[in-house]
Amino acid sequence: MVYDPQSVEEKWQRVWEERKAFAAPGVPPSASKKYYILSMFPYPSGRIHMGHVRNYTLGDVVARLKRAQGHAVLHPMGWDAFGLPAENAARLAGTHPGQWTWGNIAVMRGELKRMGLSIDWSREFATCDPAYYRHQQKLFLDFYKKGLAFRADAWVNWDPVDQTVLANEQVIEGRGWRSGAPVEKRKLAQWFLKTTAYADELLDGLATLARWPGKVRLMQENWIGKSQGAALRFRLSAQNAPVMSASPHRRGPDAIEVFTTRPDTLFGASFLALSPEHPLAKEWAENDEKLAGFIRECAAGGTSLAEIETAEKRGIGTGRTVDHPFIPGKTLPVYLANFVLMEYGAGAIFGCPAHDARDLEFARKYNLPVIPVVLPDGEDPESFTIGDEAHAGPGRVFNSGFLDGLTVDEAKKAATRKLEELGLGEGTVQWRLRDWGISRQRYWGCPIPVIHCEACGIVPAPEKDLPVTLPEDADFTRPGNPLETHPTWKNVPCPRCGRDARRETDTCDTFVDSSWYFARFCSPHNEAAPVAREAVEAWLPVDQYVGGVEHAILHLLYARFFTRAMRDCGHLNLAEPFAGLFTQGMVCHESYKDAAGAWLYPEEVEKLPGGAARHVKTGGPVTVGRSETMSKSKKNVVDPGRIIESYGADCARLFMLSDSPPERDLEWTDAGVDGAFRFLKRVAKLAEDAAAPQDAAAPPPAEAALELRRAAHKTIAGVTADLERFAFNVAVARLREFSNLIFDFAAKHGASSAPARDALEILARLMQPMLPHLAHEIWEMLGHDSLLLNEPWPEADPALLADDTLTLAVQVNGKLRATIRLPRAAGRDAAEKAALAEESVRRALGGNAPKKIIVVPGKIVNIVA
RNA sequence: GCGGGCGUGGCGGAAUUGGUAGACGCAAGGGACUUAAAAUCCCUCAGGCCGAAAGGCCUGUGCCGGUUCGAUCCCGGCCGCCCGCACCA
Repeated sequence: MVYDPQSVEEKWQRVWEERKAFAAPGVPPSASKKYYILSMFPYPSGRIHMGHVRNYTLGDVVARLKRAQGHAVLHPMGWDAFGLPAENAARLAGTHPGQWTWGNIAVMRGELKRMGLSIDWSREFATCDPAYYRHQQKLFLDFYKKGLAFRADAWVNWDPVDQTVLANEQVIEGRGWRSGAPVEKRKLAQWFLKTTAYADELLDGLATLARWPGKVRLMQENWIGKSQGAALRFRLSAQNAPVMSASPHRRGPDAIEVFTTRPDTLFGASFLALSPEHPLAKEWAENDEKLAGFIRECAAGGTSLAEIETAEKRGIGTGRTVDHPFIPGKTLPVYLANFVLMEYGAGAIFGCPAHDARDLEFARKYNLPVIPVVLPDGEDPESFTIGDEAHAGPGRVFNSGFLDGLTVDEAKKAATRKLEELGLGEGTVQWRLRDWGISRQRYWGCPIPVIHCEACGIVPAPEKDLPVTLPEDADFTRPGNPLETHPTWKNVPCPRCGRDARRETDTCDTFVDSSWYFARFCSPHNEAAPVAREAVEAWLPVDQYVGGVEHAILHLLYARFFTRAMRDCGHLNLAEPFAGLFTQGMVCHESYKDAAGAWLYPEEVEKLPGGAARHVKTGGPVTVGRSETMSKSKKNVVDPGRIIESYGADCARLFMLSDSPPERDLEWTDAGVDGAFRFLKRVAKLAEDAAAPQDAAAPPPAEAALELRRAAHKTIAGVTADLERFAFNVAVARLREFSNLIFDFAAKHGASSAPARDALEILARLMQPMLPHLAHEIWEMLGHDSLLLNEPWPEADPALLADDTLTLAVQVNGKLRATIRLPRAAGRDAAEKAALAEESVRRALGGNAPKKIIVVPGKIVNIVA
């Protein structure tokens, strides 16, 4: 028989489907034995790519393992179906985004099914379906009632050609990624979700996520960015009064607020700096052409990475001074400075050049005093000076009046206390985290269900009117938001007063859609509410979530926020949606360019011996580039569909799991695929031989049979542990090692002998999560009627895990000199004796008596000479 | 700049976390079968040295040092690569 993956795989996929083998119960029978495994659902972009194959293979291995281990498993799949590409496609092809999206879903569903995933397809949904987004609108209204959704003016990236707001990621070097037009900053009324309401909880919750990668927790921690410090007010000095404002009718504030994390360094302050966007800066500039000019220059400065990195610290004196809060009579000059951000803290800082690198750079440039006030350990207060580097580290405070002698931490507290006594400030916390702007001026998204009425203001859409659906007859040929330009859609009567009003034409950011889909999967067809309480409480949290690291912050933070917001609106009762998280690496491939520098697909390239390559048709030279993440733009992609067609799903899955640890990048190579296929063929051939009628040969020797049995049970223990710790590459290696033993045994004693068949049966069970089709086929060939995936996971027999005879290493002074075989029961004395009896050991000792002998039972004997 | 991670054969990577470094695979080389090729099977495969062979010796987990009977693993200092954040006060 030739191994024919197509027929084998189709056969078993049909059987699984007919028997509804993967349907999860509405509520798991036992809370302790439930397992919710989720891979991040795909955006239906057209066809599946290798990243999907890897992601879903990893998830499926876990799902199948947990099922075999007796859990009620929930393993669903759906579609993150809203998004700009659908709209762009509609614009280009003259179709409707929905048509494009649903078409893609149909294709990709077929491709995923062809992978043989153990998914409960009865729970499938797409976020663009009104049956889904009506519940999202309900959640939005609940959030709005709670004050967790609100509308406010905000600065946004505005693409003047596409007439839409762009996310930060869609602005490349200051230009819209699609139109190429320079992006404008615009202040627009936008909808926000109040993520900052949970800043503390989102931060503290990270500590409970023991089964998340430390890296992701750290990234979120940094993103939330909690800073403990003080808000303090610097009074404008009295002598400023005459110049404060030329207009007698307007008086500015009499103090400038500043946020600092270092109140301990206040005695080292030598200037104040305001952001050029600070309201005071604007006010002062009204009568000061120099200030106005500086502000204009700063505003014109680019915001691209390179520009910020190389931007010189620049500032301009305002002519004003403020009083030092602790030093009577001392004043500090006030500057505008280009490095002070309006978006963070109070938009103003006090500069302490001795202990902050940026302040030092600024002070050196404008000849401001550098006063050290923190003395590093071991430095002499008389001679300590600041050179090119500020001292941001720890030490004792000096030159600082009442703070002298305190440590940095003590001084922070003492200084804050003093500010509070003086009424000049208080301890506060600053967050880097901002509220989440969810408004998008796009058609293909979930409509935000509110109505604007001139008389009543913002009026939520009545719940009985949900869903607020998208109009089918939108015009995509015009620029701008099709909802805005639609002739009638937005015109509705005000639900409150009945007068003419208009619908909100913004739709939700697609990250909103994916912020609660995992909860919807628990009761995907529930009509009364977004989630059925009984189902979410039984299934959530997700026990294992699998996806790419690129979502480490945005999606995973939003989902954590959403879960808390849903909790506080009474939809569920937990804070953390994902108990375990696994972030997989990317799939990479070499990239190729022809002589003209154009990218080439791998199938257009023929590799020549010695590393060179040429064009498969023209024969022209091809430059082989380094291996990098597969991407359409570089054409270094391999279509999973074609691989599955020629090698089968098991082969694609095996390749995905072999060699590279799943958290690391994986390089796709043709040779690797061939290697995986070779293994499958060998195992299939072995199964065929094993299933052949028993010949009359002599039964295998009992000793060899026992050895094979021991190997089988060691493999059970090893593979189980490997799978549970996501070391899938090691599990594969172990299965190959074990199968090599079976091949050897079969060659010597017959493949259809009882020990060989027993071993093969264990191999099939252990293979099942990774190579489900072939495993089922083998199981059937060995004469079983049952479905392998319903069989319990094998248990290792402890009695078979330990050998009777062990091999110990013998070292002399830590160097390996011999190995000895001893009965497991042998004691220290026996081990020492046997070690010293070794010829090579005697030689290494060179006649000297050993000084000391260390015996680690079962492992090693080290003789110190 | 700040934070985090990682350096093991020609390559991907193992090593039950202080106890025989290089499992398993890829590539490569040699051989068998074949008219030939493919497929398949067998052997070699960290480097160096000695030996006809059996075998033996030395070096080796980025570099330097330390702790230890023993270090890929722990500690200190360098070097290199990758990722995240980035004028966050």
